[in-house]
Order: sequence, then C-alpha cells, then structure tokens
Amino acid sequence: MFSIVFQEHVSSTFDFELTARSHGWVALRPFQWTEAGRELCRIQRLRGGQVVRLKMRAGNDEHVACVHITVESGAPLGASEEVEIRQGARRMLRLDEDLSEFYGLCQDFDGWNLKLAPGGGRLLRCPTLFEDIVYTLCTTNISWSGTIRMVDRLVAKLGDSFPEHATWRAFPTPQAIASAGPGFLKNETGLGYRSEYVWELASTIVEGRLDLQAIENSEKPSDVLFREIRQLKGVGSYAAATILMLLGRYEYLAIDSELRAFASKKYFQGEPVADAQLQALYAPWGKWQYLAYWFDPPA
DNA sequence: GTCCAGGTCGCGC
DNA sequence: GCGCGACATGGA
Repeated sequence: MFSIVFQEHVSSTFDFELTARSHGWVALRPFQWTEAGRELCRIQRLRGGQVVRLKMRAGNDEHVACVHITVESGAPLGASEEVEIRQGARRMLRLDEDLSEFYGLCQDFDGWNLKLAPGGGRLLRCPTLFEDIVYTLCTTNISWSGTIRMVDRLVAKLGDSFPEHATWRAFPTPQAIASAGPGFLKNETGLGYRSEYVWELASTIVEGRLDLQAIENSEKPSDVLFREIRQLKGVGSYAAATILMLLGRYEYLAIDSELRAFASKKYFQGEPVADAQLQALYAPWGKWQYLAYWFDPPA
C-alpha cells in the first residue's frame, strides 16, 4: 500500500473542521468524519479508474491556513492523478472561494446576528458536481435518515472498491449508474421514484447530452443557470437553489420544510409562512441569502 | 392503518 | 400562472 501527503494552502480565513462539518454532506457516504483524528475521509475513484482513500485534516502551519491530505493507494500516483486529487480537495473544501464580502456583512448588518465563527461559511461539497446533484436529489421528499440510507446503498451497490477492502467504496460514476438502469436502482438502492431521475441524470451525462463541466465553469448569471438546472428531471426550485449553493452561488433560498419550520418559529410566532414572505425575509442579503439563512441562529 | 419526510411532476383550470 | 393528487420508501 502506498501513502503520500499533499498540502493545500488557503489564502483567506479558513477553518477546516467548521468546513468539513458545515452541513449534512459529511454524513453521506463515502464521506466519513473520524472524531478521534479530526479527519475528513473519503474513498475516491480517480478518472483513470484507480480507487484511493483520502484523509484530510487541518494543517499546523502557524502562519498560513492549510490542509493536509493523506492519500492511500494500491499503486503509486501519477502526476495527473495528484492534480486530480488536489483539485478535488480544493472543490470539496471550497479553498478558492472568497467570502470576505459575506464576512463583512455578518459584522455590521443591522438587525441581524449571524452565528458565523471565523473561518466558517464554506459548505462542504463533493469532488464533483455530479455527486453533489445526486446527493441533492436524495434529499428531496425524504427524511434525513432516508437520505443517508439511500446514498449508503447507492455507494455499496455501485461504487468501485478500494484495493483489498471490498466495503470501502467510492461514489458510483455516471457510467455505473447509467448502465445499472432505473430498475436496479429502484430494487437495490431504495431510491424509490427518484431512481428515474438519478438514472436519467447519469445517462444524459454518459451520452454527452449534459455537460456538467460547462455548468461548473459557467459565467452565466445565476437566474439563467437556475432555469437551466431546473430543467433536470427531479430538480425543482428547492433542488435548483441547493445546487446553485453547491456552485458557490447563494442568491436563491432553498425553501423546504426545514426552512419553513425554522423561519416560522423564529420570525412568525409559529404561524404558517408563504414562500414570498420567506423570500422577503432574507432578500436584504442579496447574493448571500442562502448563507444568511444557513447561519441564522435559532430564536 | 395513517401520516409525513430538508419536493417534484403532470394535470386541469 | 396556481392548486391538486400521485409518487417510493421507511419510521413514528
């Protein structure tokens, strides 16, 4: 077994643990948080097919925030594989995202008292947008325990294994999900009616009819992107707003039962709240609305 | 059995 | 554009 350590630096304020545990993604396979080592682990399949294990932890450099990435693999890594791992880690931890404007607003926005510790505000992502979208589809119309279970089975049934550890599996590729077919997803992963959506997403990618890389790198305004993402089967306004968040765009609120309950309790004395009222509530935050909600402390 | 979960689709109006 | 029932699955 081979092991190597990379180091990634962050230019601005960054707190590794706050980032790793910023929202539910850390509980979804193949992510794993190890409390003892304060490590974020993930089994990852590289484009070339090799399956590696990443263990990420805070760096101990006093002057520059950094992340240590230990990579375990069955074979030595090539240069392109190192680049892929580094880029994946930067995406997961949003090391290239500039939140300084949001930090500034948190300091001095009248009437608001967001609970954002220094170096927080970066919501964990998967190494690829595809995985983020599948996760998101698995959060729709289901309890959180159901989301965990569905993703767990998806990985267990269709993910590639780490060498000599059959149960350490990476997230399935679009190819694996596309060729498995909707019937397999429905019968083996418990995705239920979402099976069609996940299968269609994977298939359109495999067939080249959907270019997620183009969406990832798009310079288009967020409202245009929102409408494009919204075209994906199974992606409504909640999911589209969530996916925009995962693209680093925070101007759409992901309105779901959780947000409704939270805002109703904190701002409307427990009364039912219309979506328009929720929009109006966080509208002052402009392009930072999603984060404003996420770090808005309970009453 | 019934209801609902970090919703969305397709229909009819 | 808006309101409505159906949708798979598992837990309360």
